[in-house]
Amino acid sequence: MNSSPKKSLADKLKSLGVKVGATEHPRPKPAEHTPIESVVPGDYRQTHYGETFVYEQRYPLNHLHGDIPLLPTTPLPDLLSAWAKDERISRLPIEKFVFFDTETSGLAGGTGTYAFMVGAGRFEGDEFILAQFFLRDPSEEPAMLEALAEFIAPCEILVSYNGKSFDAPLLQTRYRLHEMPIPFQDYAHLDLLHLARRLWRDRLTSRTLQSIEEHILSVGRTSEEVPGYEIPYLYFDYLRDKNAEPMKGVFYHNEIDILSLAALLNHAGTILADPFGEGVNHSLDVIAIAKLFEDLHQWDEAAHLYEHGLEGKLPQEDFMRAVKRLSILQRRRGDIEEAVKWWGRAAEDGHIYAHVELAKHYEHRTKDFVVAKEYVLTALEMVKTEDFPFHEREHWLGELNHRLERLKRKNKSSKKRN
DNA sequence: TTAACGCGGCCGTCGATGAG
DNA sequence: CTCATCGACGGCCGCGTTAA
Repeated sequence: MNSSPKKSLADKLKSLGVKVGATEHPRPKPAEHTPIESVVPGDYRQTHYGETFVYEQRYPLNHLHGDIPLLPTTPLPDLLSAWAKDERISRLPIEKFVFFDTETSGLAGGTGTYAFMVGAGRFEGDEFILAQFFLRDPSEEPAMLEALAEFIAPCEILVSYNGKSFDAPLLQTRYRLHEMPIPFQDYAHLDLLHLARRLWRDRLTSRTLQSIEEHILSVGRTSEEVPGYEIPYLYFDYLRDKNAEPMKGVFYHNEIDILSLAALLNHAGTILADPFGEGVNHSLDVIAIAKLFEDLHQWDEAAHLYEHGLEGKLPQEDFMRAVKRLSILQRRRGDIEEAVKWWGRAAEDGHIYAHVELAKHYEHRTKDFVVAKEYVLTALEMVKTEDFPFHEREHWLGELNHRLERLKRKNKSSKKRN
């Protein structure tokens, strides 16, 4: 064999592909001190509490986020402010809205959690200004809070995603802790999470902001994206070794969240302002909007929307739920004929409540006791089948038998009279 | 005339669910 | 010991109708 007797042990190992010696290993990194300004092109802002880091970006008003422009194309409808219970939402111009989102040291509430980054966006002139405030060190918190207060000062309306239960209370706690005035104290607060739930609860399996982006706004996040649950750890790592490099992904995550808030408000405003229009592509969305009108006592509009939605394609379960709501709505509106029509449709489908409603109708309104009894008997048949849910059966049996007894009496006495 | 009944509005409760 | 909000649901109450 050719193996040379002169080769050192290290050489032999090397030729076998084994790495030997300290110099072959990646150097254990000493603190790199990559500062934040070499990661994102931000600058520093002076406050009464010292300086704070802020990264400001400006977008033109026609900037598209996914499919949707940032600037609302239509005025926000009264329906939206009625739902959010604050007139300012449909009255004030878009410049009065501030879209905000925090990145925090964790999800747990209480005083232990703080925001190390706050992103805020607002319209000014022909631009959308996005400002991202960042704590190079937790001691800069008062300075950041003051800079944030200054940024949102021209506004009167907060727009957030779950900010009512998370971001706003958290920031409030931090302002109080530093004995600073709370800058959004008497602002209106439009929390788009709850609107998204109402609009897409049945169409999407998840209503996280990311899911809304993907399925409603057609926004794709790039490889820069970091998952939300990693964010606190990334920040703790930064605090330990002062390498800001991983913060780039956090800035990106926060930026997309803010842009999505603006785009989502625009989209929601558009479909609520014109629910019959082309912007509404899914019958499930029409039904959801109908429900919104119904809850806000706009019954005529709600009825038209239910009918419009029921014309389209719907999963059977959602179709029947909408039929139930529409039939009860029509009864409330006094359109008994329409109500009876939809109860008939639901009764065909074996829904007990529809049989009960029809029995009520024929007993009390048209006095047709024979027909009423028919519906009660049919319903009793269905309830008595063995695959009928046990707890429901008991409830309906009581109700139906009660009706049946009364109808028997009424039948007798009306026969006597004849 | 009255007692019983059915209806519908209202309110409290419960379980889910997003936020990092 | 998060918390705002929603839909579904059940109980309660006041009103109008009707059988006796």
